[in-house]
Amino acid sequence: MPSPQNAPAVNRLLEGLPNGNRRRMLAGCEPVELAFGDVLYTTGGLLKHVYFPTRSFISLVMPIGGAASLEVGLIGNEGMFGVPLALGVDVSPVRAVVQGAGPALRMDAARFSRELRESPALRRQIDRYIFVHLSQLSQTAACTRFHVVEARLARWLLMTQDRAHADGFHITQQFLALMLGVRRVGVTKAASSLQKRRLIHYTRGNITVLDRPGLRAASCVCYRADREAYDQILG
Amino acid sequence: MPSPQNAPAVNRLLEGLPNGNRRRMLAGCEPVELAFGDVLYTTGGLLKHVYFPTRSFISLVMPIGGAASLEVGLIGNEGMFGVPLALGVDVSPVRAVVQGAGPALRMDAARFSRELRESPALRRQIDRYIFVHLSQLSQTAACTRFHVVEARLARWLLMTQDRAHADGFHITQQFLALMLGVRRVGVTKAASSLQKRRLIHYTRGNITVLDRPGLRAASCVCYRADREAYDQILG
DNA sequence: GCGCTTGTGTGCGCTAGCGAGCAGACCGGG
DNA sequence: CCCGGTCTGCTCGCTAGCGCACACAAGCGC
Repeated sequence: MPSPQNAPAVNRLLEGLPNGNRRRMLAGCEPVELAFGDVLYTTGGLLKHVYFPTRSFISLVMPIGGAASLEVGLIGNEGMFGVPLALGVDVSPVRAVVQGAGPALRMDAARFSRELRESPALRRQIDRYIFVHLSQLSQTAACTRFHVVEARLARWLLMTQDRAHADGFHITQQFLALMLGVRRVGVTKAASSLQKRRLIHYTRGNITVLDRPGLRAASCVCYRADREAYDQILG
Repeated sequence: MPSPQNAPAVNRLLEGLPNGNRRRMLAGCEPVELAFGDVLYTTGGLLKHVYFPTRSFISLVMPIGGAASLEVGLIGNEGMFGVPLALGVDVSPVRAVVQGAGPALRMDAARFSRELRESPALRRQIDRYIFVHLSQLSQTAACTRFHVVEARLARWLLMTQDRAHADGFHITQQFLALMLGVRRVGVTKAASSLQKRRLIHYTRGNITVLDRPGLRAASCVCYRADREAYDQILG
């Protein structure tokens, strides 16, 4: 669903709460502006806040053996960053990097825990989100193993477009390579193939999706699976 | 930790509970005997029970595109099967297959939900386990992407040995191939290399670990990372 | 306008793992 | 004792992706 540029700046996880709970949560959150490349968490540190992106989006990256890394989650206004806090743990195995600049709502860890204890509706909502996250993580693990770079790239672009609420966004191929866990040249090859087929257009980090249905056809089933998991549980 | 063959048949998740809660849980569970190959859950069905293995162990397998599949979790007496139920969802994206025969404790879904609501200590314990599961899943995703078959096989053998509470266990190479998401020949090559180096011995599905430290050296860092994640959070 | 940084496109030799197919070894049942 | 199923080992040709290195082009600061 390529939301229009002027989609309302809300977080769907919070919107799904009953009125009272939602108001309480919104009141407890502080609006912040996230800049591209901001690192919200690095492994080894402590989680101090949860973030509910509204128009920004955040990438969860698993570092492994020095240079290599792999994206294991992408969080837009359909989700939240800080799942471990909901599980009573204040660390995380993954880095959190702002992938798309924009506003988000943030709540400090202690308050979030309190709200969670006091609001069964919130707890329920977050639990379901954790389930979806778990499903998508399993899907990503298998996808990364079995699908070719081009299909995975197409999937990534679709996921990002959903979260960017726009047809275009900024991301260099070098960065994409880190997300997909491949070499930059691999991305170049896949991207130029998609461009030749008029599915996308890009120059120096500015990517535009031209043909969304075509891109879906070029992507692996995993994109669809992710969407379905979300819609089924939180839709 | 290669537990001795005569390790007590308990589930560590339940053992970690305060006395009252533990007794309540044990009373609510029914002892069952799991047979090798039993399928406790197939995608599309409903989760009717949670299982706490005591001497058995269960493999979580993500099916993808027909024939291919990939193991995304291995559950022994350190964990439980049925995490989605703890998150208020009664389906799962993965198949659950009994990998090691033996006893387990099982509780029906409704009762488990009730216990979870009524016992904060249980909730806390399960939440932490979910976090560990999440961490290990992220680790597995990256491991599967970056590490060679031989190292991944070594890791798998170590993880299985931990859960089998014995040096030897039964698993054919064909089955291993499905777990690791590679061809059978790939497993044959890796396994015979490990055997040549006197780290393991196997014939017709009976695998014995001969040199555990050597196997650790041959495995990727992921084995260690998993252990540490568990010990830190639930140890 | 010049030079530097950043992003993209190549090419080359190499390896891990793929698909398919075959052969022998082992084992249990009739 | 043989037959058939199961498990393991190996081959062949092939491809996706790797590491490395180099070329060029577009934008930016000065």
